[in-house]
Amino acid sequence: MQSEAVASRSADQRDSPREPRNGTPHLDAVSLAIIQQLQEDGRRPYAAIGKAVGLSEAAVRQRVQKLLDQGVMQIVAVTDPLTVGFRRQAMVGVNVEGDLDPVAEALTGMSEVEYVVMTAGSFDILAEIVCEDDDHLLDVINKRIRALPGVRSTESFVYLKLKKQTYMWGTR
Amino acid sequence: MQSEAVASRSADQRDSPREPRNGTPHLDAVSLAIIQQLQEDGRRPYAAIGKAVGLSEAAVRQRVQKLLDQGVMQIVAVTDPLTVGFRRQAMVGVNVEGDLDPVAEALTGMSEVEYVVMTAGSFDILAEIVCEDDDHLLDVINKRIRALPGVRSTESFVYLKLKKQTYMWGTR
DNA sequence: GCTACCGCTGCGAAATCCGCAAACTTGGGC
DNA sequence: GCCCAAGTTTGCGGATTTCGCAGCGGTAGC
Repeated sequence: MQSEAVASRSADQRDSPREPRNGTPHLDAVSLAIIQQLQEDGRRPYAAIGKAVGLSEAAVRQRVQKLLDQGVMQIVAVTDPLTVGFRRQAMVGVNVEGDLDPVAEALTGMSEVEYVVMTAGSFDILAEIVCEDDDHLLDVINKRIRALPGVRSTESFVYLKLKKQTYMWGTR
Repeated sequence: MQSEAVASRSADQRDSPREPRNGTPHLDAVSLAIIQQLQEDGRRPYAAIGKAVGLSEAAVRQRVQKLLDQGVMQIVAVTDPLTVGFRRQAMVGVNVEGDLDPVAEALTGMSEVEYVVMTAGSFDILAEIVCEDDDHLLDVINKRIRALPGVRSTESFVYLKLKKQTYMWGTR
């Protein structure tokens, strides 16, 4: 669970007819509004959310539970890693020879890798790395990522200062 | 609040002697363990957290409240934007002429910009953009970001597939 | 019309959250 | 060594929230 993308949590509902395998599980305006409420405060009581979106407490509770089960959203604590003792972060752009998937999977399996996305542009994959110090960062990039079969080249961007980090899409 | 980095929320405690302006507000092992619990489930009851970390319910509650007030952590719902109707995302690398700060501030102020970080490497700033469609994305990059004074050049990486997104640092 | 399914509501019981006062710990100052 | 002050933790009672469940209404299929 912890090494999986947010959009694919529960395996049991995977091939249910309601989820068309590639598309959106159809979120109506009310569910969006619920998500928006929880993006402002993940611990807001169901009754308060219900009042805001025009639904009863029990209905909100059921919809939230379904959103969590479907993996559409997670309710979690987020921190600035620099504050929590991880002193080196970097974005790594990766160029791959051949199929991207094995490389992306390998990156996904590394605990220091926080974020993996396949992209169009001069990098094939972008990966965000969170490390404790320079040695650790060097080890991950130089010894583990660049050693992966299929990796043609990498380019690193060491983080100097995090300026913004929000989870507010839908709020505009 | 929504356009501010996670590490600088409450203004009232800003220049308290305990926070040395640039450093970590000293998180001990117990607070780390609490954060870790809430990274697994942001709605976990205080009593359960207390049992896990060896503290009373009330003590956990106070520490969580302090962590939130200090801006060390946030408890929020996170989603895969693609699931919630934002169909185009991109990472934009920016090169700046002169001072980075004004550009970073301008980016921070844009609601479509989700994430801003200053970096060392061939980009000065990395910014993640969340948009509804291609037109919207083009507008943000071409008309708004590239028009900022000081921006020398940009390079875009359109997201094709999000493979991993976790908030589990500390869990290893 | 009937049935099965799905989501919403209302409600009572159980669990959780919250505020507060007392006890405990820590770190000086003298 | 003693004592004070500040910061934490604990325990507890009351308010609030969560939880499970039965009932109701709408909809699709037959």
